[in-house]
Amino acid sequence: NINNNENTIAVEELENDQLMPLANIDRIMRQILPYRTKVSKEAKLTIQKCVSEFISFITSEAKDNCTLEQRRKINGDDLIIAMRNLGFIEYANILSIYLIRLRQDANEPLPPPQ
Amino acid sequence: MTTEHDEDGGATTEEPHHPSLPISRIKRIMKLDKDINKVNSEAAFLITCSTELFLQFLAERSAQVVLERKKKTIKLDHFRVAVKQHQPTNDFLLDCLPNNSEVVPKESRGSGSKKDVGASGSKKIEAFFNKCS
Amino acid sequence: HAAMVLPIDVAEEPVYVNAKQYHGILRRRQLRAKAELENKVPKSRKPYLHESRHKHAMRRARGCGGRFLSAKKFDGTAGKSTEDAGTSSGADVSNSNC
DNA sequence: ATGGAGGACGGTGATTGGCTAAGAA
DNA sequence: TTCTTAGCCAATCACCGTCCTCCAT
Repeated sequence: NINNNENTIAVEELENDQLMPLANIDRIMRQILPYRTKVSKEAKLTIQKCVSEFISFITSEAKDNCTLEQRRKINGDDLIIAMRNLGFIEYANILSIYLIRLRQDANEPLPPPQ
Repeated sequence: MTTEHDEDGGATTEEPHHPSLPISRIKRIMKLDKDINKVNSEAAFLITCSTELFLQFLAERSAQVVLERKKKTIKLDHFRVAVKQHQPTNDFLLDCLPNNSEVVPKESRGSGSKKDVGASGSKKIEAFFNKCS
Repeated sequence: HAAMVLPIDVAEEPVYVNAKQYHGILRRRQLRAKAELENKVPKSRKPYLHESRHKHAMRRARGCGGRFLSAKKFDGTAGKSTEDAGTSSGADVSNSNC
């Protein structure tokens, strides 16, 4: 084999950074799942990888629209457009709401007390 | 049809809440792609939100499947079935969800299953690629 | 709305995918293939992520059901010999005392 | 000018395994 | 029925968020 141990260890350390924490995934899913519905370990690990693939897939598509408009910085609109283009219309609609609210709040930094 | 994905009947998702997933790690995953240069804070936030929505969706559909099967534990196969039922999700996860177990000791051969219908708009790919992870 | 066929997917049969995602899927495959060449793809999962956390978990106090126990509740280093009967976390697994 | 990358820092929740009920088989 | 396994618990510490400076846009 060409690879030595050092490279292998480096890869294993990287693996942590390429995945979302299992506990977070678990919590989010359990808020949706019916009471006393369990999730197998194998399913959890697979879902964890699918989440990373989702992020990479969407981001890659968002970059397209970004390049199309001659920009180097990915913004919220790029993501929403990417969602639409990939067939995730529901996500796009919800994100649009979020983005609007986000920009509203940006103009109104201090609502708070007194 | 393809995109059904309900949110529940009422109004939930409206106000940007504090994400349950770490934004910094999502940003790091985004930047694994060397073509990605800069990412807006808006974009980071929105991707985090959509990832949560994605997870909720997977949970919801997996719950349906496991209910139909009259089981209480979501196994990998249930998850696979759940994904299969939503085309956009199923397509981009093709390489992450190999049809079944990787090694089949059985020498089953060619005459097999054809069940996936050509949907009303699909593209064909031919090559030989590695799967996820 | 056109049907697109991916290159032979994981087995042998061509697979049809949403035309909208066609290019994205191929690009991701390229990216993953490149990552594999650069040996950036993790192949096996460690039993645990961090040695320090593993050690921490191993040295922690456990109840008789194997659950982690509140550290000070079960402090064995005290001079008082008789342990308080009312460690009143009512939920023990099935047996009240171990 | 704006606002994101990079770095340093402090606070904190994700990580973690033994036992056994729950449930897959 | 038998056998596999996912949830349960909470303390440490790796990492996340927040601040800052610097520089590309």
